[in-house]
Amino acid sequence: MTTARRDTYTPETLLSVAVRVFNERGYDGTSMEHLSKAAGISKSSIYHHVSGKEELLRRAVSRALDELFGILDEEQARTGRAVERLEYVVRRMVEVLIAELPYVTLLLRVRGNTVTERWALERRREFDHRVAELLKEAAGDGDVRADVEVRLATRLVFGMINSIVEWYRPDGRGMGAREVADAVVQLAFGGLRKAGAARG
Amino acid sequence: MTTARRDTYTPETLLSVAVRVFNERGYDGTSMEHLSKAAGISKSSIYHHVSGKEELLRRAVSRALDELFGILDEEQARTGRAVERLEYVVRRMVEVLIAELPYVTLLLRVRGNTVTERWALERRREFDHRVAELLKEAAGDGDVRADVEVRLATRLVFGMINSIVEWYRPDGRGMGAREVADAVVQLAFGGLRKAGAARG
DNA sequence: CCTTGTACCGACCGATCGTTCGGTTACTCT
DNA sequence: AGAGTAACCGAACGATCGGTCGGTACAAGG
Repeated sequence: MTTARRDTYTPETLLSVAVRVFNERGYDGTSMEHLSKAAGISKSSIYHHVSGKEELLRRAVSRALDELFGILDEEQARTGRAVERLEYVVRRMVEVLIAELPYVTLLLRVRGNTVTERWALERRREFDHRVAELLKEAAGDGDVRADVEVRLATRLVFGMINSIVEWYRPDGRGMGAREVADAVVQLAFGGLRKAGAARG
Repeated sequence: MTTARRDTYTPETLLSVAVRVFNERGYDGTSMEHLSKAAGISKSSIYHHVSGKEELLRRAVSRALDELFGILDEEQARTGRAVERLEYVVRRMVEVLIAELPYVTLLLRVRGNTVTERWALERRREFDHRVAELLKEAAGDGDVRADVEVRLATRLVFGMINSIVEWYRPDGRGMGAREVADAVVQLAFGGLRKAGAARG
């Protein structure tokens, strides 16, 4: 609920303020009054730039979804051995999560109360499904363990990746996207236990 | 927003209805009117059983937190090699998450808008810290990989575990807590990649 | 029969919700 | 100079918010 000032607003610059507040207070917990205070303009002025609260949400989750689906179109996500493509997608997901942190954060928190939220949930499921197919293919190649169900493994790896939005903060001297992506790939593919000490 | 009926309500039975609705619509997105419809009694009658909306939240997150902290007091979480205690705690966390699914779900979605929510966040951080110490100890024993920071690894494993509330549904013929716990332990400690195919 | 207490209710409270409306200011284009 | 427009504002809209109030129905206990 800090107060910001800009020369003049565009829908995009207003969106960046709104998304920050949405993430701090939750979408439902944020009133247009909160947004106007944070943006430094009056409540009614917000309607000069966007049609309403829900448009802000729609723009935000669209941006996040576009970036995520974009990963699947990249060269290294489309060619090569499935397990390598999967590793690439996991790494890129982490990078996109961090590059578009507030937008992806908002996307991952939608509950489904409005049409916009339900649409976002559906597109998320579609993305998850695409990645699950990649893992399934890698399992078919014999490159990933067969003793954990593909669907379950996908969900758990997604859980690991998506949790980044709950703690990552880009404050200067912290770690970068690359380091986090390395850690996620090493943990997701290699596990916690020291290499060579297999059991269970 | 289905309509339920009970003989008469106690704070506890009312809580179970409220928590269900909170999880469906989000805490902020749930009005007392929503709760009254779901409980099948009038809005004012709710105040006969509890002091208000926030008490329902407080009761719910307290229950979840008590169960989680209870894990750390159990015999197998206190004695033995650190890596074994850690594995036990991870397994029990999954079991508690599933046994108390709606309550833990609500706990994990708290944002910090009210005093109750901030208190819940603080206790969560304390629990996370206790588990992080366990992982640190296991790293000191040389039982877990040293190439991923302890703090980061803790967060990622928590992310994997906590994500269960986003997809697990206890519908009859699905998998049980035991199976999910097995999968989490295998993935968290052993990773996706087939044993013996180490790299990176 | 009468009191007491539990479980509940409809009507209502002031506050706040997302949104609309009728302006005003200031800059650009001709 | 005058017209047009982008950016903004305060005041107010009906709806809904969490919560309060004075009451009723009813069962139990004496």
